Amino acid sequence: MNEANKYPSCLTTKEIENILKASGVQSTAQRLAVSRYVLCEASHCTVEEVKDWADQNFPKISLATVYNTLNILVEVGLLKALKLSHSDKVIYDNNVDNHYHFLDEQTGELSDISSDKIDFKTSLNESFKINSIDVLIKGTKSINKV
Amino acid sequence: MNEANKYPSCLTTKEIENILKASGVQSTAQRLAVSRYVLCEASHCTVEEVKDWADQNFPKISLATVYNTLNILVEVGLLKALKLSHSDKVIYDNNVDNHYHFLDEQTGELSDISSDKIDFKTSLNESFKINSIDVLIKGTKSINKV
DNA sequence: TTACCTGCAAACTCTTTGCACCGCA
DNA sequence: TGCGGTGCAAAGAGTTTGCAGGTAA
Repeated sequence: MNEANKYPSCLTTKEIENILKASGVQSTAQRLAVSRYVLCEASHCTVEEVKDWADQNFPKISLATVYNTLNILVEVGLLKALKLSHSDKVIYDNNVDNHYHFLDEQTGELSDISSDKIDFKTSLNESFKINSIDVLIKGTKSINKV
Repeated sequence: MNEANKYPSCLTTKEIENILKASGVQSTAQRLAVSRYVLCEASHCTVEEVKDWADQNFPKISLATVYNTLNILVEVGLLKALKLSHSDKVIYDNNVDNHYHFLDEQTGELSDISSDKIDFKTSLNESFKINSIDVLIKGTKSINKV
């Protein structure tokens, strides 16, 4: 996590390239760099963070290309775009499985909560057909436990 | 509990004035008009809707005053400001009790879900201190039942 | 009278778009 | 060569702010 400015070790450039190709996304140097960062290194990042990282780790990229790339990754299902109530910025989540979120209101840190950590029983009547459920738990996380 | 914040639509100007006064908000003609609309008539409205309503029902009000008034009502706890993932606009909710929301993705209609309709068990460890929980259920509501 | 509210327009933030240029298939 | 990706700047949406003038206590 402190290595944030380095290329992540989880996936090679070649692997990222294959992932993009499998999703029908044409590879370019900019897209590879952005994808590698958001898919491996950053779990919940904003456009601004991607741009800042890219400015330090990539020869040249425009903000429009960052937006464009992230939007494409969302479209093909490699990322989820979150709009949470505490911020006006979109947060990109590389966990595309069904899960919930916890926001530490003191630090601003956002963490994933596995969907099996919440037991959810609704007694809505049958006229409600549920497609998805967004849950954001706000609070604080004490220091003694990660 | 649902009755606590459900101002009857017959609420008089005088009553609104008293509510504002009780919250330490100075009454003006604009504030009374906006407050009456959002506290009585509209359950989930946007700034735009308030402005449109006011333009038709009030001699003159600026957009800035609408924003200002709604922000004040949120500050004093008479309204809740919601930012939901399907829209960039803030939605003002006159139900300030703890409750959840259901979004009909076909109609865009937002409805309240009483907190007792959802049984919520989290098995987060003790390092998580929960202050509040936002829940947005997305789906569709069938027509045969309101 | 004094403090505060209002209206207007400009500013601000985040995101998208239009367009010329460039690179890769 | 041609399609489409990139960069830049401008535009756009939603919201806030600065300020001059007006209004209520």
